[in-house]
Amino acid sequence: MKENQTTYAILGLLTTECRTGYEIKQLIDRSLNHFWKISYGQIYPTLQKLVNNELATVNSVAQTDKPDKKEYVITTKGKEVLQDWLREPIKQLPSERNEILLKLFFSSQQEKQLTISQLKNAQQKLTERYHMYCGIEDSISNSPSPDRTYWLITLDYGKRTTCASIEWCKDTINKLYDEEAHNL
Amino acid sequence: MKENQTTYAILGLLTTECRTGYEIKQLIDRSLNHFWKISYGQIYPTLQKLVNNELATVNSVAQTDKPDKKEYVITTKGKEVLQDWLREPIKQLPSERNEILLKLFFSSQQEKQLTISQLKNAQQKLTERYHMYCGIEDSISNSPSPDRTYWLITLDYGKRTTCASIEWCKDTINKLYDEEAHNL
DNA sequence: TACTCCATGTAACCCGTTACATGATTAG
DNA sequence: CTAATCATGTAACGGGTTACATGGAGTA
Repeated sequence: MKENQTTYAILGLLTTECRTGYEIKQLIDRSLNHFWKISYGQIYPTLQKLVNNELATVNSVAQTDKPDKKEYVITTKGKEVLQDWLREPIKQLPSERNEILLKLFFSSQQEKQLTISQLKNAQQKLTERYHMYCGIEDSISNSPSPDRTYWLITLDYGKRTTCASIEWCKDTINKLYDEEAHNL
Repeated sequence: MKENQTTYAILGLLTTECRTGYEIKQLIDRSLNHFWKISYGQIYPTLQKLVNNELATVNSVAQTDKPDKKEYVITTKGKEVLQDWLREPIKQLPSERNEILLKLFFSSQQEKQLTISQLKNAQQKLTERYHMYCGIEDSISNSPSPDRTYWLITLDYGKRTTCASIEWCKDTINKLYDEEAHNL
């Protein structure tokens, strides 16, 4: 059986309080979203796959006040597989596609003023993101989950790299302004 | 015509000295790789697409000392399309999938010592990456391209965020050590 | 009545990587 | 002779998003 990392993400989420595909999606959107987005189109088939490979079990639960649901529980084998994966050294560092950098790479093709507004826009978006992280941080801090410590560490990462990006925006904007002034 | 960002990347590269698919691939590997990787499987079909949409023209060039090649030249329409795209506000901030954070998110499932070695490994890989950036920086600094200034700015971004990540690794490792010591 | 939340699922499509296929020229 | 560099391409596959389909229960 070959599993991609998203499979492990979903397997890992079964070690939290999450029991259903719906709950998994909610937790992802609340706490994992900043470094691993997953859509329903992956969640439900993957849960099925986990059951097929005996890494989890399902059972349907009838509810009176809400639609019925399927509860998934990680098996002993599932936990072992998860731990094996956790122990494996990381294969690749994040190397994301970065739209801002791509545009900047070709910015000699446009006026400096336009590049500067582009950067200001990016800086603003980054600042919003920073505040969002602070919000998520608060909500996790108030949750009683035993994973809380580690979850906060992932947020710390997001905050720090975002901070660095914002600083870079600021400095780059100033640099371009200086060059502009120098040419006049 | 709907174009994805990779199409614009290749269109943009036609504004540099690059004229052939092969040269484009080389420049990507040397200078763009840290934020936008592109494989031959995309380059050649995309070049064809650019020609079909009249954003570039081709002509075959016979060479005696080397295999024949196809030279692509960006058209006026192509430059306009590129500039329109450059002017458009960025749609999304980078939100990469991060393997380190994913593992860390579930690290309450394993011993702290294992998590610490995972982080040390990550820190080392990040440090290597930092040195690689410095290397690319040197090679770009010595190139006479008019795009040099902007290319260096993209590298500055890489260096800064990598630095922030390394700091985060260090601090996190220390934090986990402290917790470990506290429990003993 | 309409909207939101709960809940599960699939099919079409897009994007991108990998592996394969081909072949000329030059240097060791 | 062999490896490396130059050079172009495609087919298969995998992963992921989006849109669609369905439908109950509660609330404004």
